[in-house]
Amino acid sequence: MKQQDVFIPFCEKCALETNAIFKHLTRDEAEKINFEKDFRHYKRGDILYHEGNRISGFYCVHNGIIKVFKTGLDGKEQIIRFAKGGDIIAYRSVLSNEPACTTAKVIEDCQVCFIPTEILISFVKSNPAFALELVKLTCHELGEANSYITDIAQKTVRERLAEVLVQLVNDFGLDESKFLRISLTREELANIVGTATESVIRLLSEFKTDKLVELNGRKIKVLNIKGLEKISNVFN
Amino acid sequence: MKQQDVFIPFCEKCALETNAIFKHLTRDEAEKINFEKDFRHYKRGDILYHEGNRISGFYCVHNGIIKVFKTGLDGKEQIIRFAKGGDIIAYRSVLSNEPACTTAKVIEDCQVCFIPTEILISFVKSNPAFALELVKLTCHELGEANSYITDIAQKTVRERLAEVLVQLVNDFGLDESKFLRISLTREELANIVGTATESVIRLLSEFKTDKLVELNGRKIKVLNIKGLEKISNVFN
DNA sequence: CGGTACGTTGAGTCATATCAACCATAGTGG
DNA sequence: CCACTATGGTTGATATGACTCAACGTACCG
Repeated sequence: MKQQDVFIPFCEKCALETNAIFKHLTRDEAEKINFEKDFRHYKRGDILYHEGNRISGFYCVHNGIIKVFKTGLDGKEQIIRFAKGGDIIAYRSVLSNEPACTTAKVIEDCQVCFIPTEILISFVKSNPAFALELVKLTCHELGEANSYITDIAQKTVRERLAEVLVQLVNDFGLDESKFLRISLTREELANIVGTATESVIRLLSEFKTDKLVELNGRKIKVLNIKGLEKISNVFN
Repeated sequence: MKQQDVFIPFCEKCALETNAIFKHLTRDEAEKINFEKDFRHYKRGDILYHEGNRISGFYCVHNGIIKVFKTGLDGKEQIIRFAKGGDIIAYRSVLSNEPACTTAKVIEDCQVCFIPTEILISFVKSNPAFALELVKLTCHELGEANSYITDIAQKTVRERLAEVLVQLVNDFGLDESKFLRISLTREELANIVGTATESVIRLLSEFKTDKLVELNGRKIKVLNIKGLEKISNVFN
C-alpha cells in the first residue's frame, strides 16, 4: 500500500469539498468528528453492515461505490441506492433507532469514515442548522423513494431500465469515451430495475440495436441519452 | 352544523393524546402553534394541496382520512399513504423546501390544523428534542418506503393486495362486525397495490371464494387475517 | 328519468418470468 | 499446465400473470 493511500482526510476538508450535510458544522464539531471517527478501507464484496442488525454508527463515504439493498423473500436483492464519495449511509437506521433495513456491500473499493451514533445525535441537538440540513436530506430522499414507488408500480420494465441508465449517468457520469463510470453485473442492473436478469440482457441488446448504447462486457457506452430519456418517460 | 363540531382542539391536548411528534414541545411552543394555526374542515373529495405546488405550511390531521398520492404519466394515481387523526402531512415538501411531490385528497370528511412553515422550521431550530423526533419520523417513513419498493418490485399483485389489506386492518382496524374501518373504491385499492382495477376485483372475489373476506359493496369484512398474512408473504 | 360513477365479467393479448442449455472467463489446486 | 469449478452472460422456447378492451349491470342523484 502506497503512502498516499493511507492519508486520512480531515473532516473540515470533506465538509467543505464533498459532503454538503456537514457544511454547517462548527470548527469544534468538525474537530470532534475528526477525533472520534474511524477511517476504514473496504474491498469489493465487503459488507459494511447487514440488514436486521443494530448498528452503532453511520458511514461517511470518502470514495468508492457501495450498493445499498434489501433482501426479498427468495433472497433476491432489491437495490435501493448507491453511495459514493460525499454520501452518508446507515444514518436512517441510526436516527430512527431501528435495526438496519438494508445491507451495504462494496461495489468498488472504498474508503469510509465510521462515525458513532452519539456524535450524530449530539450534533442534531447542539447545532440547529445541522439538524435542519439533516431533516432536509431525509425529506429529499423520501421524495425520491415516493417517485420510485410510482415508477415501479406504473412503468414497464423497458421504461424503468432506460430510466435507471439515465439516473446512473446523472449520478456517476461518463468517462472520456462515454463509458458509464460505474460497472454493474446484469444481475445488479436487474435488481435495481426490479426484473429478471434475462430481461435486462434482452432489453440492453435491444437498446444496442437501436443505437442507444454500445456494450462491452460490463462496460456500457451511452450513445444517445436523449433517446433513453424519451423511452423512460420522464420529463424533468 | 352542530356546536360541538366547531370546537377547536387545543394543541397541548393533541400533543399529548394523538400526535406523538409534538410531545416534545414546550408549553410556550404549543401555545404558539395554537395561536398561529388555522383550523379547517374539509369534505370528501376536497384537495388540500396539489402535486407540484409550493405550500406554505403543513397539515396536522385531527380526524377523518386523507389519501396522499402521486400522479403518474397517464394520470393514474399511485397512493403513497393515508393520513388519519394524529398524522401530519406535507411536512416533507415543507422541510426539504421542494414543491409538493404528492396531492392530498380527502377520503373521509376531516378536520385539520394548518400550520405555517416558519413555525415548523423555528421549532426545529429552537427545540432539539423536537428536531430529533422529526428526523426519526422521516427516517421511519423512509424505511417503510424502502420496504414498499422491494414489495412492488418483487411480489405478485395477489401478494401485494393481501398485504395491503393486512396493512389497512393494522392502520384503521375493524369494527364490531369485522368490517374494515376505511372504505375505498376498487380503483383506489388498485392505486395502492399498483395494478388495474379489474385485477383487484378479480382477486378480491378469489379471496371471497377462499373465505378470507366477505364483500358488501365497498365494505370489506375480514374473516381470516392470518390467511391474508400468509398470502402476503410477510413475517413480522 | 337520464346521467354519472362505480363494479363486474369475459375474451384476447402481450410483456415478462421461468426454465434450460450453452458459452466465456477467470481463478484454483493438483 | 490442465482439468475443474464458479460466476456471469447470452439465447431460445415456453408459460402465464396481469393488462386492456369492451360490454353490461348497479346504484345513486339531481
